[in-house]
Amino acid sequence: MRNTVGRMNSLGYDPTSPESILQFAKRLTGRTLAEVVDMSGVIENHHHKGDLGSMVEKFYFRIATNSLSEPDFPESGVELKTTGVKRNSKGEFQAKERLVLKMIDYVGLVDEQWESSSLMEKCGMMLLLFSLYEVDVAVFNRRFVIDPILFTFPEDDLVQIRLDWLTIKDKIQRGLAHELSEGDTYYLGACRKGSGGEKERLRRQPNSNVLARSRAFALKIKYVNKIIEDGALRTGTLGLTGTHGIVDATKAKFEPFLNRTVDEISAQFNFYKKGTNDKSFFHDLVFRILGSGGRSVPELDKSGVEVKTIRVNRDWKPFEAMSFPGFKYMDIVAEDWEDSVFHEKLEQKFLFVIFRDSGDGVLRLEKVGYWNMPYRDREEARRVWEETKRRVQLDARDLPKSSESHVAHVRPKARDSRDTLPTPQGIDLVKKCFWLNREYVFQVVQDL
DNA sequence: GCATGATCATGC
DNA sequence: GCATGATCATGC
Repeated sequence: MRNTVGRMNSLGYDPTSPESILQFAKRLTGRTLAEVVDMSGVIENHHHKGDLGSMVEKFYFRIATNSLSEPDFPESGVELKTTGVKRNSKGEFQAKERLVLKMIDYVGLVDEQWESSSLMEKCGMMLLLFSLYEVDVAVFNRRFVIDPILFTFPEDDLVQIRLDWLTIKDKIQRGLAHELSEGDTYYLGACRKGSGGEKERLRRQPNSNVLARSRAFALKIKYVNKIIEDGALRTGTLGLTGTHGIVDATKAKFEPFLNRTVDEISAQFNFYKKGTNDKSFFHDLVFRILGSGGRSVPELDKSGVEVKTIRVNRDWKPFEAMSFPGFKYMDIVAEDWEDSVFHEKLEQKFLFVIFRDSGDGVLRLEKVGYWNMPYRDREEARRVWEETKRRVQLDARDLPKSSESHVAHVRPKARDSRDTLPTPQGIDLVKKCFWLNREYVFQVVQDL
């Protein structure tokens, strides 16, 4: 470490040095706050989510708590953030939720410039601490299970974050703060903040008399996952630069292949259908177009964009409905909509790639577009999900059909009919998943 | 022709 | 071994 001894405070870190603050934070790894400092007598409000962050600031770093536009360590420009992690099915740590950066001040934001934005002033450099989320465990008893990260945004990510910031600002400027949605943007989202209940205080917004829910700038959960996976973030592969963000970069990748036949594209990449039943061929071919050898592009992973290929006929009518990940009967009855995979997927953005058969049996790449589900349709999907949950409890053999909703239905998704899961009725039934109706996808494709 | 049930190749 | 991203098959 550099010679900063002269500036060390009595606790043993130098508040003017980000590196020193990081080293001091690393002493927390593997421990809980209560194991490191005396937390006896501090039991109030232990269910309050934001509390661990302010407790770490107050009891560990002994800095004054502030929620103003300055970073927590103003002399070094470091903002401290604690966030929850959980283990996924493979046992790896992943973000429990999005990382909230800063409340959005609707009135003040419209006068800000990106270069001097209060968001970047506060969160340009962040010290991230990760604690293992456990229900009913007081936050100061939650363990910091992985090393803290001193995080600054990679250059190419800032290209997109700036565009996201501008998108949010623009919507507010147009008096549409009440219509903000996380699906509007890619890395940086405007997430709902506050109870959401009756107590929630609605906020004034510029250029409209409609009151808006309070929202905060937040990094999408997928983005936080990448930070956890990589320790920091590798740069992407799409080539984001200047004002050329994810939308422009992907558009440029597809441009040379528009109106070309699948066979031509296939030949160009020397990437062919493996057999007559290679059902992921179109999807995998799209990733070749995007410059990936597999099924992953860093920028799309980080923004939670999901690539879906849709084959349509001459009239743009999809050949099939659109499937989503399978669910477990025994899980869904214990789950809330907000925590469900289907809900998570429908909040994300989709990159639809349309292959059209113009009548001669030859498929051509004809249209590409980003889409996220409008609020009212998500509410309808929610209704179908709730109805599914209800009927799984009642009789899992009878689940919502496509005739029961214009948006979604439930149908098998399994290896074969012997690929089953247990139900609350004690019988095993073939695995199923949620599907977006063919007719609904048809509407979406037309409006794209 | 559509809704619904059945199933496949692949990557991790 | 299983989830994923789909497509195939069949009966009405």
